[in-house]
Amino acid sequence: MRTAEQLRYLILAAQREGNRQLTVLLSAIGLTPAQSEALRIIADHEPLALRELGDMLVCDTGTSPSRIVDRLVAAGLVERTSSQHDRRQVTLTLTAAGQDKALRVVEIENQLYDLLDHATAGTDVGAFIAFLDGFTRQSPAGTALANRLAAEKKQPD
Amino acid sequence: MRTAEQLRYLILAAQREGNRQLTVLLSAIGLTPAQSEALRIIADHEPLALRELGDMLVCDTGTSPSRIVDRLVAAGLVERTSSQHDRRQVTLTLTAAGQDKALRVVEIENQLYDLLDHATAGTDVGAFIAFLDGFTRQSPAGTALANRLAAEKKQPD
DNA sequence: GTCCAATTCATGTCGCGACATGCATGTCGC
DNA sequence: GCGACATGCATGTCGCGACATGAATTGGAC
Repeated sequence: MRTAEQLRYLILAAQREGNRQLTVLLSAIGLTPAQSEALRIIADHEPLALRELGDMLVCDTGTSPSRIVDRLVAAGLVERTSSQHDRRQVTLTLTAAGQDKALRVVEIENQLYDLLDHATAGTDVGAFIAFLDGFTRQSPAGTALANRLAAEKKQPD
Repeated sequence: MRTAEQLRYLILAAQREGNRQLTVLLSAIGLTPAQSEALRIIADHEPLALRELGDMLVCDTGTSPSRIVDRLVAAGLVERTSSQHDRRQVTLTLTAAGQDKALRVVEIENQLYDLLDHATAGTDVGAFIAFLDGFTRQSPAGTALANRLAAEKKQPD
């Protein structure tokens, strides 16, 4: 098997495994990984238009994350209100329950990152990040992550 | 943003981007990445039981890949025949069209791996592979990949 | 002002990917 | 033999994730 092929499948396997672990952790609060990502972004930047959310979502890089938001609204965590100065836009804000849930998501994410830190002990993570960053630059998902990092620097909300 | 969080999203973004590129390449022959993976495994090991295929699939680590095979059968690439010595099992073989398609998949995969080799030039890929291998060991997807590598060594078919 | 293109969002469709369930078949204890 | 259990597979359900389409709205060219 070519090294590149092995790398491809290992990245796929790692993504699946990380997602699986996060799914287990998040099931305690009734959210999925995709939903938790959207919830965290809204929490960090509300009020937010649907398009702005889409620009920062690494998962779901499609047209707009309408349906993920649908489920957050159905769960009573997010409110959709049409924007005043541009009625095409939808403004997203968290309900009280949504803000509470977002705090729990942060705790769970930190659990996962503690596990990941443990798994990466003794590895040159910086080199890995640099490579992945180069590979995903210009791609939709990579751009979304770059947008999040840029927003984090500018407005620590 | 924690380093672990950035790593998590970069792995997600890299998987998405690689899948996107492969999807584009494979669309020329009317297959999806998941279908091409299954087709390649069947080509390398036919005749094969559905469970054996499932044990080597990095994608779709669920109970059994019935539905992916459904589509390959519908496309006229694979034949399902019930096994003789164990009528619970289904034996998978390629049709002539399937064998032809598998050759085209190999060509397309090699295109992708050439691109990947170019992207990894000057990088210590071995270190990444070692880390990812450790992280995915024991996970369903990681086990599937290990099974493929083991089968490759034993029977170069 | 009026048309035209662009923007924003919702929705339909398809193929996964994970889980649970149910059926048919095989195997083992006795 | 037979009954309990395990195995192999198909199928239903849910939530994505990518794509295409269409409606509402906006802003600019003229």
